[in-house]
Amino acid sequence: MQKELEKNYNPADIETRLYDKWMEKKYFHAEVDRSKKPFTIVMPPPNITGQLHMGHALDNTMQDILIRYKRMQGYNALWQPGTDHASIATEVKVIESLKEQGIDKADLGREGFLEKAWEWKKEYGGRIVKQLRKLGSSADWDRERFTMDEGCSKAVEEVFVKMHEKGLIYKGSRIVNWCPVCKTSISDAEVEHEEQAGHFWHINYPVADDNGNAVPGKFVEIATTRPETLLGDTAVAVNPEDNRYKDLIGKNVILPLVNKTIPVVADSYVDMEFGTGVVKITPAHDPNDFEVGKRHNLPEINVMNDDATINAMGGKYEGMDRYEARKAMVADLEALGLLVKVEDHSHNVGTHDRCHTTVEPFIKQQWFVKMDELIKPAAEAVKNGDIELMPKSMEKTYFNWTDNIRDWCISRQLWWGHRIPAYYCAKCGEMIVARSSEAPATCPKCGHDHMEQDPDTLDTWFSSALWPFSTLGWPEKTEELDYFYPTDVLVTGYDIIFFWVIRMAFSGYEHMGKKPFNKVLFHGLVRDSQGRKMSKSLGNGIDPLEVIEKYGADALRFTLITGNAPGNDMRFYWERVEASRNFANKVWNASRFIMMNFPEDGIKDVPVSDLTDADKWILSKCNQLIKDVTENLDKYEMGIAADKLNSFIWEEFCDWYIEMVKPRLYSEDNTTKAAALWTLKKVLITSLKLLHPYMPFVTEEIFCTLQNEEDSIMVSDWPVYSEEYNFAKEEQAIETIKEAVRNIRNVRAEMNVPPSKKAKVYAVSEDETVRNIFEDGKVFFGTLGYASEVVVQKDKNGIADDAVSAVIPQAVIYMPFAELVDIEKEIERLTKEKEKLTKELARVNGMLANPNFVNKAPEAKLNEEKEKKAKYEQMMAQVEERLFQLS
RNA sequence: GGGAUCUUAGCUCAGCUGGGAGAGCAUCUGCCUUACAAGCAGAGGGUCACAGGUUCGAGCCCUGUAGGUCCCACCA
Repeated sequence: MQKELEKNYNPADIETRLYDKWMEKKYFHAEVDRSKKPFTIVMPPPNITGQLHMGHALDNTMQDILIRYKRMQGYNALWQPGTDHASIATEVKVIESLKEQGIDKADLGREGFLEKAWEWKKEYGGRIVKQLRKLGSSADWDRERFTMDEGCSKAVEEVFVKMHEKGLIYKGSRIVNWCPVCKTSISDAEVEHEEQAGHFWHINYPVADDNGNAVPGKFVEIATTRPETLLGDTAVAVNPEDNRYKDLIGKNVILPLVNKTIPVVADSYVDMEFGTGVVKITPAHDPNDFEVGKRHNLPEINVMNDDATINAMGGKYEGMDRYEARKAMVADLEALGLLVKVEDHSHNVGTHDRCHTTVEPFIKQQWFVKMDELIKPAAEAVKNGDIELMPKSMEKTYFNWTDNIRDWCISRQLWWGHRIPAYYCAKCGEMIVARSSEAPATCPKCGHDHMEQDPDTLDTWFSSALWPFSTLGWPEKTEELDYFYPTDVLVTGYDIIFFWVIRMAFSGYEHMGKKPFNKVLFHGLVRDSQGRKMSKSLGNGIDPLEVIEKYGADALRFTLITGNAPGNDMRFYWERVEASRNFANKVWNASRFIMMNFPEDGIKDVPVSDLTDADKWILSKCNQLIKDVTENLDKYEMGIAADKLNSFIWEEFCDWYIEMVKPRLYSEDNTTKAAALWTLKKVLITSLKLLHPYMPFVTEEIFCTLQNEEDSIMVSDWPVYSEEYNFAKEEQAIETIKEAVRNIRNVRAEMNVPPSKKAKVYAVSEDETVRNIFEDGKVFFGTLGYASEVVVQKDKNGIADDAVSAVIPQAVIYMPFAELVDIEKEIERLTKEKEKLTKELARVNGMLANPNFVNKAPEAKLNEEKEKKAKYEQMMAQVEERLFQLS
């Protein structure tokens, strides 16, 4: 007895039940199996601080579609999941939550703080993973990893030590980007440039004589956007070619407010055209000045504390915030008469991408990764196609990064993260870099027994860069690594090309000697309906969980994957989710209808000879669909395949085939009935399988009900194209019928024949197949708008001359309702048709008359055009004849 | 300042290597026809931003203009 489905698809309870079943049956789990080909995707690890947002939903939907597809194709599909410790984000969250409890981070101390952080991770770290499951993600949760778990930490340590040995990691004093609020250094990539309105302060520096006294009335005018850094000036610079200032080179000027002399140096860095042509040089607080300072051996005077207040070097300004100091100093300069003028000036200011604090360049001892050699194989890989970026346009962004890369500052002044494996002797300061298992107890140089580990931790991306192999067990030599690495495709947003993709690429080559992935598939951002980024501050974010609750995960997935080209941003509309939900419901109801008609003793196989043209038509269409969808998925064109599935299932299968087949289901003729049922079931199951990667839940529920067993569609075989079901002739015949039917409907509508009234339709066709299809009763009233009666004849015998007609390629349809016809309207319609045909014929004739086209075009194309020409000419003759009759 | 990218129906967007302008939503008309009104059958609606060029033929290729978006960048 066939089980039944409810009237409307209601995803809520079904989804949880099915997901539990899949988990229980371990369908997501992959083990090394040398008899099967692997297909591997590593999931970009979401932050443990994160909440599921549309970006995750899109990213995971794409990966799940690919994994489910490959799994059904028989690959050993591994989707490796995990989470990221997100050093700075988590540290901020933990500090916040401690604050609420009245606890200060500093009071806890490092150990105490880390304890609290792990507690926080335990409580909230799994939240995002649970949310990902709601999407239907078929990741191998048994293999879930965490960037700070034992294995990943070991990988980090191994990489650090090895790269240090090779000289690829070094410690040095450099200008770094310092965030005064987070009190840590950040990498170049974490700096966002914002256009801000500021000022240009023009300040006179008095020129000094040889004794260091001001020469009355002689000044050099400098212009600056950050007057407070004046305290750290150790020179002013001019261009050596600049005639205005040539005589000053080598002389001194007096630094106002500080009242000390500083030299005038010549450096080609100075742009003569910009500002006054004189630049104040503050090596400790500006990356360019730092370089100039190095060239001229200038002292580096740091004038700020870690929170960007002025330090003891700042004299009377000590303790002031950088902006207060700026105000005070400008006022003092004005009082001294040294402030020449203030101009409005808009300039780009570096801010921290996390807290949007203006970054202060600082000289600091930090750890760096030397990039110039490391980046080469990663850049080369994309150039020579070893790694393929999709869409291809992303290559430009990629090269933009690889070509301009600078050393990567990897140390962070934070506690939550991988601590740098460097140890210092408290006595002599000797530094040892070593794995924690080999951490030195005594100083190898002086023998002192007090060794202290570097307090800094590593940039969170340092561990993410190792993700494709650290999750598979590296640095151990595991079976998994050997079998699943390199991974097949990485799916991620274009916004982290630099943060993550490039760093994984060079890490893979450096540590594994192999690329980490064959392909990278980029997607864009999900924006709100007005095209704005979804953000907490705007409050315009849409919670994917809310969407799932209202419309189901399948509807959300389908929405996210359709209606946009790869790599482009997309806008989120509730209307689109509704449309997707409607599609799921359509599938549900079509299935319901088919099942309602199943006989108690089940569906029997039928010989091909029993199949009608309509059956062969839909089987042939379905066969083609298998080919198309498979090809599209192989090319990662998931949206295109989804559109094809939608239009096949909805339009071809539901609106045409099921309607055509209905009378046969109620007929007494068991042969035609059995053939119809068999075809319905076959096409339905194929469609469900093809749709399953997109809509896992609804397809599984129907599949299980249909099969009436414990099976799962997710481990069933992917459909395969077969020549056996290629019925070109029948396909063409039914397409003709469809066009005929559409014309009949149109003519009926034009004549205002109400649906309840029967219209007798005559069709004339010289094509025997067409006549047979109608006369054998293979097309029924349901297809025609109900209540039409069709008579197809070979010629016009018995058809009134003034009947309405509609032209289709292989038949002329007449409707004998002459008294209702507006002849003028009909002539107008035919004239329009004639114009269209004339245009078409002109185009085709033009092409065929062109020797360039005839000689160069592929043969298939040429034949196609020739066929079109013949078809158009025939149609033209019919239209002209009809026009002649009417006039 | 450098670079990328976009401009196609009322809205959101497809349109592959040049060869008949498409989808979804919205609008309008007629239908509760026993799978589905979360539905069915139809209809209207586009100088493909603008100006040149290449070509037998351009939404697509080239040049320029205008506008939008994004990324990069040390011009004090």
